[in-house]
Amino acid sequence: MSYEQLKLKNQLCHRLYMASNGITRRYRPHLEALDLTYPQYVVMMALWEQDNITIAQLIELTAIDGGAMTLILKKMAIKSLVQIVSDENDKRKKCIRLLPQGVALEEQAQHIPNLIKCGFSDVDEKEISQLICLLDNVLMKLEK
Amino acid sequence: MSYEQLKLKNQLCHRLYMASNGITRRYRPHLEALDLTYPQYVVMMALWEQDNITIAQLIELTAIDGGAMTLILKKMAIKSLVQIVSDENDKRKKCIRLLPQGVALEEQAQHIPNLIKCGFSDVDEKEISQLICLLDNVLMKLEK
DNA sequence: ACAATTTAGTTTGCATGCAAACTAATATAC
DNA sequence: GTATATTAGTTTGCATGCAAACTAAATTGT
Repeated sequence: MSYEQLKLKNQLCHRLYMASNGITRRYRPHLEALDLTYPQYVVMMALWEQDNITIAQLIELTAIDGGAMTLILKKMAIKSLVQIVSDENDKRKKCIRLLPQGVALEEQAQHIPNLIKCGFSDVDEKEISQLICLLDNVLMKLEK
Repeated sequence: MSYEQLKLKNQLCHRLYMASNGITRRYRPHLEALDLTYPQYVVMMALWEQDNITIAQLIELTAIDGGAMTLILKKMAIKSLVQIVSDENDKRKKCIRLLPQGVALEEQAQHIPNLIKCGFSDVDEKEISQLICLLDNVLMKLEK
């Protein structure tokens, strides 16, 4: 029968799947140089922007799964990038704080976004903005 | 320091990550009803479009990792959705053929795309086309 | 105050995504 | 023709993504 709506070329989801994996693949060599996995890099970006926040806040900001987050933070703590501190007022909560090495890493990471863009030299900056805008639109609906 | 280019809100990759995971999440309940995982669904879509193709072709069409593909196909074979047939001419190759149950599943799957769209009722159809177009543009650069 | 509920994280089990090493079979080079 | 290189899949080890069950601690309701 071959329904038109089931063809791969008509699936937004499949494009997102390929684009997401594809871009992450692009980051990998650069992140490897910093000894970071992609999710770890996302956590670091969140912390560079706002340090000393709870795990719940980190999950909210990064959209990384809670179960995965526990392991990710453990590994980052082992590498002395962050420190996991129990909250004295609310003992359920744990705050994540950048350690000196984690702070210092931002200096090295600052060039990564530009390195990625270089691989897209012929993709218009305007198209990227447009793409981001449309994705934000989709993301809003998804949150519901 | 907090470099502007490292802020999460400026990362296309993070939006793609969230959008891809978010949409897949939306599919999950519908796919569960068909006893399919998301990658299995993608493989089925590829096969409904073109049956009896090699694993390499399937990997090309779906962009699913080869290592994962082996396992995915094994599970699909156990469920009697497909049959894995060695090529007589080139014994390295294996062809994947839909079995009756796999063929029949298309009938039930045909409604899924529409069910997903219903969750996005207020996202303009035109915006989706635009998004797809921009993503294809990015995907082309990524292939290089 | 005390039970029931909610919240914050962790753990578990399963299914990928990915790189790298490996096997088997075919194609090339000389 | 035989050694070398390439191709098609598989296997392995590690790092998530995800749902569900679980623990501990704080909050609510009465």
